[in-house]
Amino acid sequence: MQKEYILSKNQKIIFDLIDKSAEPMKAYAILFNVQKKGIKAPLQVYRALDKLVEIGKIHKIESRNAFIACQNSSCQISKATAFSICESCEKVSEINNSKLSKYLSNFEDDSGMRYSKYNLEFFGLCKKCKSK
Amino acid sequence: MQKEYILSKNQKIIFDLIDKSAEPMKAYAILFNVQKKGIKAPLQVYRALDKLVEIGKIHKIESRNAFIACQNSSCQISKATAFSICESCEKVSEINNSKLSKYLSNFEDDSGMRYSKYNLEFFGLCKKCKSK
DNA sequence: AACATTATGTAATAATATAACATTAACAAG
DNA sequence: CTTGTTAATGTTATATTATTACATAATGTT
Ligand SMILES: [Zn+2]
Ligand SMILES: [Zn+2]
Ligand SMILES: [Zn+2]
Ligand SMILES: [Zn+2]
Repeated sequence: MQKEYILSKNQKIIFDLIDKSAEPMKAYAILFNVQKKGIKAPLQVYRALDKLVEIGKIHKIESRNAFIACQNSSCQISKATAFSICESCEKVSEINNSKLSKYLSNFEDDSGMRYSKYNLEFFGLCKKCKSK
Repeated sequence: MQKEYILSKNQKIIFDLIDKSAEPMKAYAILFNVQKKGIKAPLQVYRALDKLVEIGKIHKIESRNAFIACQNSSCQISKATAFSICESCEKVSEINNSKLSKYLSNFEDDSGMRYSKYNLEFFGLCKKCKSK
């Protein structure tokens, strides 16, 4: 389970916006949306985003430079993330598959490196887009 | 095996630079390095990078906005990539593990989406940094 | 030669992210 | 309740990453 964490004012404003959004949101789209609430500068957005990522409430989709709310209440605080991304409509979903996460969390290669964290992004066409 | 592909002048200059580099290179570091060879503008770099990524000679490390040469001659042309990244010294290696790539290439979740491509980035401490 | 495709050159600008510094809020210890 | 500490905020400026738009040249095909 995710640890409860009391969000600050800016963090809450920005989390609520991302959480309500159907798609991943970009930092400057967020900024534009929250300007009426008094958040005026990029840095205010990025600071809240950093914190929200750190505590696992949101994740960054690296290939898109965009952020989505964690859709997975049992997510290991941003340490192990997997997403499916439709290359046509850009729909993104967080993958919650215990076999996959177990497999990746236990993965070891021959480098002797032990991994404390991973991020996986799958690309393809979603059902809707495939049938077009 | 990777299909042979004749690189253009700019593509070759930029590929050679990345290929010789021990670490992933960022676009503007590349630009700085190739200015003496007549490549003056960011766009010239980005165009070459795009093509090199497309044909699988290099890969983008999304979490770092940086590029490395493919270290894996049997790599499925950028469709299936996995990397290990040391969070201390930033050393990056391409993982070449057939079990892993088979597992991920065949992965299906319950969304009905079939994936044509993936990118996986593992994070941790490399041997050297762990022993410090 | 005519056409299509790919690559290049150049300037301007857009989009993403951080540095530096000053101030304020929240919280715990004494 | 006040002192010290940490986390969060506000603000300006700037750094970094990436693309648009348009013109030209090289390459490959029929
Ligand atoms: Zn999650
Ligand atoms: Zn789709
Ligand atoms: Zn490769
Ligand atoms: Zn290291």
